[in-house]
Amino acid sequence: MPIMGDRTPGAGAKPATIYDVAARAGVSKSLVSLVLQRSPRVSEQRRAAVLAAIQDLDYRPSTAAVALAGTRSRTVGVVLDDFRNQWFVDLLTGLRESLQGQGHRLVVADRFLNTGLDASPVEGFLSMRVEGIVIAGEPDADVAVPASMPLVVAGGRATVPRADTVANDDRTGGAIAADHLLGLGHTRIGFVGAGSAASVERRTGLEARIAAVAAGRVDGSAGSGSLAAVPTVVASVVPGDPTEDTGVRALGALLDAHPDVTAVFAANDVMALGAMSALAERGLRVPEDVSVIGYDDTPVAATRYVGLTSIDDRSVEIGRGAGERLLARIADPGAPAREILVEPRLVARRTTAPR
Amino acid sequence: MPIMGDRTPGAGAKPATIYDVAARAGVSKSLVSLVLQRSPRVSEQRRAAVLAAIQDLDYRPSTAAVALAGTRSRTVGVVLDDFRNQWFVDLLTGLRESLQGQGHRLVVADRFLNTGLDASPVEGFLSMRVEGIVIAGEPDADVAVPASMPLVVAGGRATVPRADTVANDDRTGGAIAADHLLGLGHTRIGFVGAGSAASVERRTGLEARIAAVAAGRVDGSAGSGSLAAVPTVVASVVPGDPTEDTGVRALGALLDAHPDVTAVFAANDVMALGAMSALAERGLRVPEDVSVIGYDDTPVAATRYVGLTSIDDRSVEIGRGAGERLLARIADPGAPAREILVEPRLVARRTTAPR
DNA sequence: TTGTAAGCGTTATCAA
DNA sequence: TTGATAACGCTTACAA
Repeated sequence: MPIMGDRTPGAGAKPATIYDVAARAGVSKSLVSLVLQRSPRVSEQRRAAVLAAIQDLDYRPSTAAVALAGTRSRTVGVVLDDFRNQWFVDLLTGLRESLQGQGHRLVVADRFLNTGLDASPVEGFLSMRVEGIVIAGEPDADVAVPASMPLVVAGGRATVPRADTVANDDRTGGAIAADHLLGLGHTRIGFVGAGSAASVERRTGLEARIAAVAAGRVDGSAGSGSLAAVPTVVASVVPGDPTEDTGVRALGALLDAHPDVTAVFAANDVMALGAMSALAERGLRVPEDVSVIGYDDTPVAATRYVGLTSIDDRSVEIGRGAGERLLARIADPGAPAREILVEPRLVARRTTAPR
Repeated sequence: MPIMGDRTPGAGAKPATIYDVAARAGVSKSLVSLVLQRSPRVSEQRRAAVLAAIQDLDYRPSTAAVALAGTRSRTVGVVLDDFRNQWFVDLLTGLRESLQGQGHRLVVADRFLNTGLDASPVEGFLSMRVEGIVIAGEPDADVAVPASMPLVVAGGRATVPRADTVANDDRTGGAIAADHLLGLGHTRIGFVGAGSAASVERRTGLEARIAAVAAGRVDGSAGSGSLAAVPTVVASVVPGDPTEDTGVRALGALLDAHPDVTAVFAANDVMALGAMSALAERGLRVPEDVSVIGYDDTPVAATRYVGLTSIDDRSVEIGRGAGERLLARIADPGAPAREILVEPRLVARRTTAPR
């Protein structure tokens, strides 16, 4: 039975306290506390005795007592919009890199984790006396974060002036998609999107880039040769959330109006998946007949089975940046809010091919 | 600026304490505590005064102080193997249903959430004085949970005798897959699996069922007609983790040895994805040439683009059951450990078709 | 280097 | 129904 290291003296007994340790080691509790904090001004002899006592008693400091007695909580709260959105995994990785290294504890909660006990995850964090809060994604309209609480919005737009923001540069991402498709020789390009702010930005980036190339201001052929025709974009945007179904509908509308598009840029990966379903249902092959590129570089896109070309929004970087901003904010609460954009990058896979 | 409900008196000031509330309401702090605990023996007048003071001061009880002074923590810890395994989302839903309703707080951590600060998530939970621990998935061999701590393993096999277990009935799942494929008229059935315990169980269930039908002990044709031939299974198991790549390799080996299989049961959805890639690469269509069924009913399977027929392991149920077992355990620490199996169910989609 | 003692913000136990 | 007052387990001056 591997997981059961049963060193607990009396099973069912109360956990040992710092008093127990002090008594067993024959020292005062302050000395134990110093050892716990790795203070250098403790004699080796005493330290060894304390450590031994800790071992023997299977002692573990009570986080509640530490938090209550200490001056700082060294804890930051992370509010996730929804555990189902996998991008938070990478975001957390980045947050850990920047925060845990500095001795900060991360507490994560999604919108429903402890409803009923706390009114909202933010309420819970405030009760825990966190030193800062990271909101991942678009912040809920109704969560109230006190002005004095250091706050950064990661991966969403700042609806709060005083909050720092670290987000993907959606417009640049759109331009990157444009360059990729133009570089492959496509000149009749479609966009399928929904009503989200990110979708709008990404479309804008795509269109601006293609317009620039069309106007001859930029070389659109990725450095070699020239395009067969002046490139054009047609957009199909349907209202609602950017879901797979939305992608199906948007692509249907696109193809009905413009059957001649040879490449499609979807506002995100799930919409791209929807677009690919719709294409398959119409008997069109990807990428032979139509190239498809998504956005976010989600795990599904990376599967061998799907192999979707996508724009990586670099969530790890966003997380790392958000952590760094938060630390800066905690150190200097008066600093002006900053908005940081992280450069996305192309991940080419099987769904895009030369025209 | 919607998220910023700035009622905090002095931005940057220390949070209000129970003393502040008592002073403002003109009562003792004990009375405030009683109001907080919704005690019925408080006069309406005082209660109103206290509530008003709480509002005015934006007071929130310190969880650290509550935990330290109180007798119970009312908190349970959930150890996730990896945030990338999406099945935890449903598991959490079930856990919330059974635990939060009973006033318990959920704290989740994956293996790396606070490494460096705590040695392991379990260590962290012990420091928090949680009342119980849920381990999601196969427990790590090296995490030590004291024998006195109520513990349930959800969705994995119990490596600890004293731990309760709530898991999917993999063997029945295999039988369900068999019935589905037989019912569609398939008689040459392949299995692709890896070295995991679940894979073994699922294969066993499949083979046992098909053997029973072949022996005439059971009607395998889903109630109508009879099979064209005596059904047979061939298995292709490759060592290692059940990943997409493993699925590719296993299917390759399967088809090399038995090109005539018309249906494949994969040990899980990602392996099924790998199998489908491999089939596509060999020019075989799904489901026209070969039917494919997976296991776990992951979000990818449910996408319209993939549309994978799968066995739903019913994670929500597992989570609910795990929560209930844990509560029972907390209430009666001496109760014998139980192992509960949750019945899986078929989710038919586009990747399986009649022979 | 080590010990003493005063908090930290609650709950809990008594009296009143 | 209310109010003192003692825990709760730790950190942190301040002394020694």
